[in-house]
Amino acid sequence: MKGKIFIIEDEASIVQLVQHNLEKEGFIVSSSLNGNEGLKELKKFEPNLLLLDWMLPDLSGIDVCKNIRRDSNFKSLPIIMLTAKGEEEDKIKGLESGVDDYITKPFSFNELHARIKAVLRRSDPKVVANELIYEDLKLDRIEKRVFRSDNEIQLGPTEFRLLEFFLINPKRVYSRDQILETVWPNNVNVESRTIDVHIRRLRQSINIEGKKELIRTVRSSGYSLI
Amino acid sequence: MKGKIFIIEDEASIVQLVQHNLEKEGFIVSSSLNGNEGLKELKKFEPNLLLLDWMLPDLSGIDVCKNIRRDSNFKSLPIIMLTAKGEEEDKIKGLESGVDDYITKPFSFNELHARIKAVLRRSDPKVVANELIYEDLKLDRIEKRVFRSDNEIQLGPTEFRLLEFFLINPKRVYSRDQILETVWPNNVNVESRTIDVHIRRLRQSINIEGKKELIRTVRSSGYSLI
DNA sequence: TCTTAATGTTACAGAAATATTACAAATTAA
DNA sequence: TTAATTTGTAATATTTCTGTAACATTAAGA
Repeated sequence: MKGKIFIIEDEASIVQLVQHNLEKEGFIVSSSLNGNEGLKELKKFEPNLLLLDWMLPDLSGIDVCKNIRRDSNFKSLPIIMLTAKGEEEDKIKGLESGVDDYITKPFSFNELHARIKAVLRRSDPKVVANELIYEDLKLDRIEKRVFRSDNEIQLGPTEFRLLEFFLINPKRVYSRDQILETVWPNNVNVESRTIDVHIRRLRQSINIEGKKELIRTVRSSGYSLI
Repeated sequence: MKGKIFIIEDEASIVQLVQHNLEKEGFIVSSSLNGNEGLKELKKFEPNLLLLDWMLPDLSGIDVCKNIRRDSNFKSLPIIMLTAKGEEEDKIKGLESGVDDYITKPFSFNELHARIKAVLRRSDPKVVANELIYEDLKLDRIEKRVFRSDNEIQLGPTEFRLLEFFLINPKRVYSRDQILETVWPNNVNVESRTIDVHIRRLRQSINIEGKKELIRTVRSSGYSLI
């Protein structure tokens, strides 16, 4: 799935054309013909990108935009604004109010598609920034959450640190001593076998629904993340 | 004007490169090669964002960071930390001491630029927005009112500031120390356990009519708004 | 195959962290 | 000033986590 796109645009012909073409490209698309309703539906739909007409019957594009940026669930939702020729003034206002890109009507679908790809690509890195990812395993250091294939996994503090440690250098094998030194607070004395128990707990937590084992035992050496 | 950016970094070549590119992008940039002086100049300059090297000749990045977060004029200044490869340990500390994002040297300017935009956009609402919204929770900073699903909720001053703080960066986990530093007036000494009690009061107030819990306890780390 | 060392598994008691409650002091409103 | 509200803390209850020991299983060489 390439992503979900929401369209707010009052010209039905444009909506139809764009929606059809985007769906053909593999996007999931939903749309609304006016601002107020659009805002509500959009928040239910949770798109990855919004195509927003600047001249709507009820709300102005700016109002829609501001509303979205105020809502913390959507404040980083990429927005491409659709503007009629000659609305240069508005373009500037648009960019100032947090729009990511704009395109002037009439536009070709190819042009729009290119912009969408660019904006989606640009907006990607911010998602990655604080996340450690390995295969279908994701650990968010800021939110302190762990996911396996998008299912959230509950970990105790030690298991969290342990997994964080493995994720920094996947595939690398660490001895029990190395693990102890890094994962446990300094000056703490714990039995080396204690690590085995925590490894077991971590394994149990992240090996959900029969997914493949992610922690490898290297006999006489230690453990590694696959 | 896109914004003002201050750089504290001791490698002159990096400063020069980044400063030049940022200025070309339309930012106003100023910089310093060491921590102590940097702190002074920064406070005069009043930037919208700080790029902070983690290994400085005089002060550590953590010290600079703490100093900034203690100063009520700058405690919400977004900070992106520049770290050398392999300083993973420090990254963790950095994120815990209130840094917004980090980037590992060497980095491309495009990468940095993307991070800057993301952080600036994320941090934008906290300066401007009168209303902070998260799911069915709404806090009006001007009218000092809080609503859950359109029902007004009465909060004491401390609970109000606490909720406001959480709403600025929902989902992010904050330690008790970070909460204390930001939510309580400077130089006030309160027991760290006191926060638990205020969390309890806040929870009790906003969890109306059996709606779902909105404050998450992250054992050994702190609390977050879901 | 047998032996042995290494690792896996389990259960549990204490420890640590957090939740809850009550109350007195401090602050604010009336 | 009195009454009402808000705050911080300490004491207690509850929950969750940790480390260890005891026993089970596995792998690899003799």
